[in-house]
Amino acid sequence: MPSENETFIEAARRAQLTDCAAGVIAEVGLGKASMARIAERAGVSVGVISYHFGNKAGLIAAVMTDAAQAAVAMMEPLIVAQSSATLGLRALITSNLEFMRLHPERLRAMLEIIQHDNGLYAEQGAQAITDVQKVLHWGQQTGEFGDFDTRVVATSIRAAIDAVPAMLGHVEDLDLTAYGEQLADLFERATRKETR
Amino acid sequence: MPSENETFIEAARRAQLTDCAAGVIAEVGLGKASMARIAERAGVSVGVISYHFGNKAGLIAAVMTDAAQAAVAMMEPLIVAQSSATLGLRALITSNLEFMRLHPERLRAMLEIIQHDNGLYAEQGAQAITDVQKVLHWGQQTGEFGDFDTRVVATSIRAAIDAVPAMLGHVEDLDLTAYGEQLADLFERATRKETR
Amino acid sequence: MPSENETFIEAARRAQLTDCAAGVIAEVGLGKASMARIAERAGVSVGVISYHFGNKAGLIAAVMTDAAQAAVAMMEPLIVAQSSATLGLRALITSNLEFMRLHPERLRAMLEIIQHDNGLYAEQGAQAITDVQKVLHWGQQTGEFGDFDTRVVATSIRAAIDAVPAMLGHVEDLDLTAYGEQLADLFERATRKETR
Amino acid sequence: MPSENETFIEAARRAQLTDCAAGVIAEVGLGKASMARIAERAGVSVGVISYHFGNKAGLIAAVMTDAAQAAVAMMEPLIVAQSSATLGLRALITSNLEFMRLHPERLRAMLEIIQHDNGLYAEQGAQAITDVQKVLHWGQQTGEFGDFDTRVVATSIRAAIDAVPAMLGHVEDLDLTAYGEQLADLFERATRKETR
DNA sequence: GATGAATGAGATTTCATTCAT
DNA sequence: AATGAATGAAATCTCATTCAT
Repeated sequence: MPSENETFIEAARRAQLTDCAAGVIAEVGLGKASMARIAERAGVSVGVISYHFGNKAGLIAAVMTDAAQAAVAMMEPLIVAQSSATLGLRALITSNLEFMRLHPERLRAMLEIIQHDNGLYAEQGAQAITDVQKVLHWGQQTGEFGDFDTRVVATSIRAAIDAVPAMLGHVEDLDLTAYGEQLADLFERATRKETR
Repeated sequence: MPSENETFIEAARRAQLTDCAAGVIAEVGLGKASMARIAERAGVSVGVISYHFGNKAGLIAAVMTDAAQAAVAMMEPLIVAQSSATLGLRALITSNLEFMRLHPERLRAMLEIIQHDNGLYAEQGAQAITDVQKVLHWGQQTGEFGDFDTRVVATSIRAAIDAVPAMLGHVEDLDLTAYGEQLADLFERATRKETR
Repeated sequence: MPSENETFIEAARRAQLTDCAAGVIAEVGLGKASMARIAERAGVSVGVISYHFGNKAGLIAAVMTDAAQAAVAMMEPLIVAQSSATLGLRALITSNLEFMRLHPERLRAMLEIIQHDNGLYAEQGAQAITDVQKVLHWGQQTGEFGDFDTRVVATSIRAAIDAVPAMLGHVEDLDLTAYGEQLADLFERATRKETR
Repeated sequence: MPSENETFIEAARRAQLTDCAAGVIAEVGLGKASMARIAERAGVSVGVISYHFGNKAGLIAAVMTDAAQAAVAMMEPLIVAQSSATLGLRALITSNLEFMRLHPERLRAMLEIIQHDNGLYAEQGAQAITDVQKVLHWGQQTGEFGDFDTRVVATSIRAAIDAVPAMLGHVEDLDLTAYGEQLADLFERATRKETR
């Protein structure tokens, strides 16, 4: 029996568990997401989670890592491929919403985790804001954007994007693509240099 | 002993407890805010809380009600007194930040509660968005504002405002008044009718 | 209702719990002495222990403190009242065995705790040896005792005394008073100055 | 594949595992010595231990047997070779300390096991005391030793010896050979017939 | 012979709630 | 009105043991 097979099984189990964990966290919130509930959804015993991830913190970290990697992998190429900061900012917003459409549970879980454990994952949240700031600086240097405080605007853009998942539970048939275009229009108006 | 005195003591006790609860929730988060911790800060026994509020949910509801009433009482007059929707939106944003400056604990507690119990206080969150939407409709009817989806913009405005308390823990010496002006400028650009 | 009464109830409960804990530890060993088992013997819920002692470590510490205080209170006056180091050493040994006879569970529990958590209560064990060393120094200065390494002899005396509780479970009708005399004789021969 | 080879491999595996188990037990105590920890130190899977020893109790028993056999093999010849009980007792003590110097982990593990499982290995402890008693009877019959209770003295000698390993963790550079001489002197004085 | 994934029991700890005084 | 002792449930973590491969 090849060791790759062993690793494959291991990886599959880990993926299954992080998926289930993300699902439960997205559904009931991090506070109510007990290991028993996650294990029950995965159809395994609670000990399995400790076995694979050490403890609950390890599982949470794995959920974060998975989601963050998937999000970056999808979004970053779309953003850097744009020919202007204006298009870059639009791509940042719409690709975020697109990721949300394809992986709603992962994203909700990620936000839950960031919002809850303010101490541990604060850096991840700060990094996400910094990423937005980079695009804003880009546009200010090319003259596309006006002269605003990038921290305030970047924080607001992230907040506006991150507010969407909370609506998914309440609003039926939310068109995320259309929502993304509206958001992109909104912040295009808010950031472009005012001609006069 | 007159019954008014009773009521007065009763009200004072309730106010003391909701204040302490808000303080603890703002400090350690709703998840770690145990009844014992709240009672300890208030210098009373845990039973007192159950006595006055029935159970923890009752206390949380009281914290929400108090904070929301205080916020509305401060902000609403400032908003409706404005002579234009543009100024009204600015007043909404800056008065929000002003409330945050004067009552940081109450506001943080309120946001914690809304974010945690997704099912229970969703209506309060929806109401807060609707309140913003009213101002936006006002501006669209007067022709001050452009033709955008008010739900998207209102949600973004609330999200941008509500993102601020989380920064208070990390950023030192955050000038909330200046931050409010920046936010108001941002959404003024984003909402005004585009002249061409 | 006077507060002393409250304190009295509290103290009585604490004493009951430390007694039960000492009993369980003496019976099944510290490793198997779960809080559930202790609570069961006390006829209370497990939460009561946490309520009174914070956590298991707090309970263990209380057991140690109680036993150590009782032991010192009984033994120290008997030792210092002696007119010579030879009689002092004998009093130290026999009063130890006497305490063992009157409080076998407390003593066994104390030894279990010292032997197990080598890190935490090592100082208590070291102190007990130092106490013996003091008597040995006393005798060396008066010329009653020979010129031996007091650390070796003190450690051996303590070990010989502390080995007794383990026998209580196996040997029936062990006469602790007679045992104490034998031990005292043994170490009197081992310590006295050799006259030739 | 010859069966002797099987047996040889089998024996080597068992020896490796008992050594690792003794090492872990000596280091962290029997309570914290989990199968996983022992398997990790041996560089094998946990299942191997169950395979070879049935269960944890079987492994512990093997550790005991190995250590006890090694101790007897080293000490017994040295004791019985002596020409007098006085020298025999000295040899018993010093060879014990010598074994401790050469195999500190095995001895610590053995003591840990005896102290913990009061019921199971009590006989081993009793046997060790009986072995000392034999030497004491020898000396009483030859007239070298006085007329004391051999059980009390034998228990004390064993306790004095067994107290040494606990010091190894706390005292730096403990000279076990010198300690052994001091101990031997101590119990020579305590046991010899008093001339008058 | 060996692996390591999985189980299930047991232990501690936290906490909202209840209730006699 | 208030106290605080007590309960019982829920959650996490550890670990010996089992078993399919």
